Amino acid sequence: MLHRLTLQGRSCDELRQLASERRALAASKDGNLRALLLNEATLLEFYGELRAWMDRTAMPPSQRAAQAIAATSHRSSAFDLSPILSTFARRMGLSLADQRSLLSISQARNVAKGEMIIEEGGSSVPLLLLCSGVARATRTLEDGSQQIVAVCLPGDILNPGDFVLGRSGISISTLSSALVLSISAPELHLLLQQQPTIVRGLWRETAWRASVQREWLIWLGRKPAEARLAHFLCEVASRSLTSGRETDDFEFPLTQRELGDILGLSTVHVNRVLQQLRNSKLVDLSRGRLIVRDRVGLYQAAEFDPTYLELPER
Amino acid sequence: MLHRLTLQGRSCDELRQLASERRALAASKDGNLRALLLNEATLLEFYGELRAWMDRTAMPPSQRAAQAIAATSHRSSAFDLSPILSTFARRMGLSLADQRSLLSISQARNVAKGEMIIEEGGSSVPLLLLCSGVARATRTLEDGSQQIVAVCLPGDILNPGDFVLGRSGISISTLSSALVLSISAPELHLLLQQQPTIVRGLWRETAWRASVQREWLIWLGRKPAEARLAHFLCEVASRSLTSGRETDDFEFPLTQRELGDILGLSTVHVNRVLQQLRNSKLVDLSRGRLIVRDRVGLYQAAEFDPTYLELPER
DNA sequence: CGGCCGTTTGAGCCACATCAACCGGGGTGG
DNA sequence: CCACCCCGGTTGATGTGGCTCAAACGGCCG
Repeated sequence: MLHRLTLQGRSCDELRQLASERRALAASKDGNLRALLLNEATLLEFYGELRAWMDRTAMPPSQRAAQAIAATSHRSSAFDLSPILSTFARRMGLSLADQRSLLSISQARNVAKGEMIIEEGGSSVPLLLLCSGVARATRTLEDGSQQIVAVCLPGDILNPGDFVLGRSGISISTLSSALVLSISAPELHLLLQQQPTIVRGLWRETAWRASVQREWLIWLGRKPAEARLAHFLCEVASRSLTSGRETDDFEFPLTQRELGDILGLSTVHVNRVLQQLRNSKLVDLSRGRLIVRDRVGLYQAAEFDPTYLELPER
Repeated sequence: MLHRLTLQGRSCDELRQLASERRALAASKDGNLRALLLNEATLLEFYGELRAWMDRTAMPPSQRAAQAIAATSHRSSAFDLSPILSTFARRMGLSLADQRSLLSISQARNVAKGEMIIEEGGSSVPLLLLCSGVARATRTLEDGSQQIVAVCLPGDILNPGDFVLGRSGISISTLSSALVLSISAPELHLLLQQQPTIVRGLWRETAWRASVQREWLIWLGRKPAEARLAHFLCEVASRSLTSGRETDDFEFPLTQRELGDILGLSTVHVNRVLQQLRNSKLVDLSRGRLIVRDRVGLYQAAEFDPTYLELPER
């Protein structure tokens, strides 16, 4: 009943128009049909965004990303390009031309919640950019316990160091449905030869990630459970803010088990500490939403200083 | 009674000759005089090394490093260039020309044991290469406790990410007397513009460091004290091996307090765990030496897999 | 010789783990 | 439509790894 849309050749406005039609239609339905319609709408919006951005930066629109999206069509997640672009510009310090080149050779791919994106130990892995959704990098130990070593938000590069190391030391999987852009290693290699300035951007992103990891190391080694959790929440809230929204209310699809795997704690203990934070009116965390009630108090409890997340302008 | 030597313009062999004369002389003395003579000898040897290496790679010898060394003259530590060169070639994948350029603009500096090299929060920090000795990167928390987030061995870059981030997020100090080469940020900036291939080498080193940190994260989060300690010792032993020597007997100038600050444990507990490892005949650690008695057993106790330390050839 | 630093040992305690049970909601199959 | 289940969250009881406090020991240096 839903015929496949042709995306190519449509103008940005046309695409937005189509998207809002889908949304309107969705409002009158429910269940799976509604979900499908909404998904199509977000895809259309994504393509519209991409198109608009490429027009803005005066480039003949690349069909690659669009094609890939048309192919994987159903099941996508809410989306816009701004987190990725903001990372390109602010954190990696890339020129518009470099941003454009990266996007133009990237393939888009929808990933379902809980799906594995790359396996530990793989070699010649593509560079992966997270457009929407949340992902984690995990190591599983022999006894079955897990440690999450990174949480990626929209705009983050999932594996910034893998390309130079020539392998991935860790598995990455999604915590929500997500849209991922991927650039194959050979193609990236070529691009970096043509535009060597991009190398420095990737280096910067790798270093940024390392400095985030360093903070994790510090609280894992030296802080008690409550401060650990508070610090992690501060980090997530702070990173979410800089990548867009302005509220103190975030989507936060982590279970308590996953929080435990981040903080090196048991699920039970995470639960108790979470209640302490709730009771002291610092944060509220339930049903996949994180609400910061007292930002200053939370920062204090965590000894959180956000400067490590910021980069000086170049 | 010891006149200052002129170093410039001497050939490599001449320098080595002078060094061995000093050593011979030292044998007949003792106390401070002997120490001074030995120090001069090691400096002469260093300069000879540098000279030899530059001759080998067909470059007009840069006077910079040599001058700096002559200036700081007294108090140096045993030294050779091979660890740094091995890192340049193997871990960073630099061409001979790139290696030469880096060395030629670096300033050498002797650092005493326990001395601070860079303070947390500084900006525009130089790139620092550790030639000899051991160093650590530390964060001190408000309550006075410390967490060591990295241990650097000869050949390591102390702060691979700082240059792109434009600041140092951490303080670095020595654990033994050390020889450090430093390259100021502006000069490095210039060099990277002329020889952009070096950027990728630094990116690689940054990524390598991040993957070491990741392992720390994993044992801090999920492993009990004994496995943590074992894993750390494995890492150090493994890294020491690849950067030169062939024995299972290493210089290891860490106190139990410092081990605790690495592993997130108290001194007392480090002591007890260390005894467990001793009793099970895996390692022996005393008086600044680490002796691996049963490498295989130690690897098993730690679930240690050294692949994360190695890099595939390019 | 005394003082200092690093190591060692013991006693008691607490943060956090483990085990086990129950709750509540959303999805599924009959 | 209900019954069921499964998963995530919550709660309690109990165990323990690692901490803290305190004191003694041994080597090194002035």
